[in-house]
Amino acid sequence: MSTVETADADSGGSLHQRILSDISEKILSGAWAPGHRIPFEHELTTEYNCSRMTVNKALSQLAKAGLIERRRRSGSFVRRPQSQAAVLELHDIRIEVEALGLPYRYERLEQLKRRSNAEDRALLGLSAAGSVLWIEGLHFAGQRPFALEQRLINLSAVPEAGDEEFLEIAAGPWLIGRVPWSEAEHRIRAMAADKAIADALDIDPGAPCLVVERRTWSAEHPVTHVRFIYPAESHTLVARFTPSHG
Amino acid sequence: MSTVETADADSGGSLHQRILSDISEKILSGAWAPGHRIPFEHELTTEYNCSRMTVNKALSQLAKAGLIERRRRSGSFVRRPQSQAAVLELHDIRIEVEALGLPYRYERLEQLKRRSNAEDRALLGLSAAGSVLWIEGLHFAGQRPFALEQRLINLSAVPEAGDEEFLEIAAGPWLIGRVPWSEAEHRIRAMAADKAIADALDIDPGAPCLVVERRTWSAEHPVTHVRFIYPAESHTLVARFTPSHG
DNA sequence: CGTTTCAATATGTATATACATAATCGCCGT
DNA sequence: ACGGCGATTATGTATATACATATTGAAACG
Repeated sequence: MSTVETADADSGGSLHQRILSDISEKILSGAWAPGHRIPFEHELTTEYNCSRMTVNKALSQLAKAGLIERRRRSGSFVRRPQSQAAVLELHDIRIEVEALGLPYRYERLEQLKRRSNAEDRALLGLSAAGSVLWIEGLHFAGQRPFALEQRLINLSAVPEAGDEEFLEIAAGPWLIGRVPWSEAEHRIRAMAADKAIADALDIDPGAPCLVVERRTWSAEHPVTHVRFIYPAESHTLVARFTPSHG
Repeated sequence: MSTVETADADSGGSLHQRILSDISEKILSGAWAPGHRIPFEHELTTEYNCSRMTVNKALSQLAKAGLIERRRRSGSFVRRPQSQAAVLELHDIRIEVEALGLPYRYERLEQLKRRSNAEDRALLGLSAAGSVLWIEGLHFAGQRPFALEQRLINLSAVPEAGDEEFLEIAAGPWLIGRVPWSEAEHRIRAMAADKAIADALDIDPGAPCLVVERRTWSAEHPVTHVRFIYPAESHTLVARFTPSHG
């Protein structure tokens, strides 16, 4: 009955991708509740008019992603969802520094408007080329470098930024209030300082650093990618959570 | 001529699983640095004496896990570390490891019941003395240490934990489900590995590590303090969120 | 000299097929 | 009724094969 030509979400072009997305749509929308047995491979085979390997690839991925559970001889079943989201609060660096009782200062090191290259697009999550603004600057706590900031701004999303000179105020505070962000993603990792970073932060090359990268979107449009590099001694991130409902 | 019969790690029985785990071992150990081109599919085909589909399955999974990047006509390359480590949620290391497609294992190193000293009380946020349980253990991804765990449990809050032997399951999963946590706090920082940590994680002393500390409360009572130490190469925390949590 | 075209190449996807493995159902004998 | 055992079934893994697609490098061309 339910043939497939009408499928709306073509999320990757490939057939197994579409099978996967069709099924996860059913699960995430609640149409197929936890415990529901999804069609057997051979049924999907005839429904999508494809080979079992193709169906198997989709179902295997769903199983690995934890959306379904597969049992030999019995079939595949929708699993109970079990993720626990949490909120991470990251402070503005000025506030962090001032909370330490130290005078805050920002100093721009470099600023450059250019056409986005492949790496820029990867960082921002852009598919097409366009103008970007690259800024590097240093946050000081007293006399001491507190964090190095490397920022990329998508000028297609925020053209006004192209006319600004971020000499003594960082682009972060400027962006907030001008561009309402709808989503953000943080990546946090440790890294050994290379020579350039060590020089900027006045630490030894090879010393451990905390790296926080943040990507921000405003209504699906990538706005900015920023990387903060902290000397390990100077920084600890604090994130507070309260549990969410299961 | 490097045939495979000598391979040590038989991680899942299936061939593509072993290929996957062999390669990720090379990457996580640093033997194949970021940017390194891994063998072509047809080369692995002859090395493992199997079909291209089998190799392809392993490499596709590695690509989906984010360990490698595949480029048509050019080959497959080790990506900069960003072990697609789920969302910064309840920090279950088993899930992180399995998301990489690697077999997970936990091994207890040390366990000790004692009366809390001043440092214990500071870590847990206790005002009065009492019994605590100290546990140190290692989380493995395949053959490789993935994270070192140092945990302190407040036995006044969770007396049953005193009768447990956390030999092959970490205390984290055990605590969840037994003790409903009401609040948690994370501290994230970078650190250079000292000798003991370097030994445990099989990395060089002084190498940068990511340290995630988590304190958990249940109805105002401190429950546990845990410290996870990751080699920098193997880990990136990812936290994603939206501003107004409807 | 720059541009266009084309063939080579590695990956991406899909096929039909085969056999292994685990779990279940139902038959059977005691 | 009961327990065991084989047949059935769905998934798990692997194969050889085929063609699509993206990208590179080099040859051909204006």
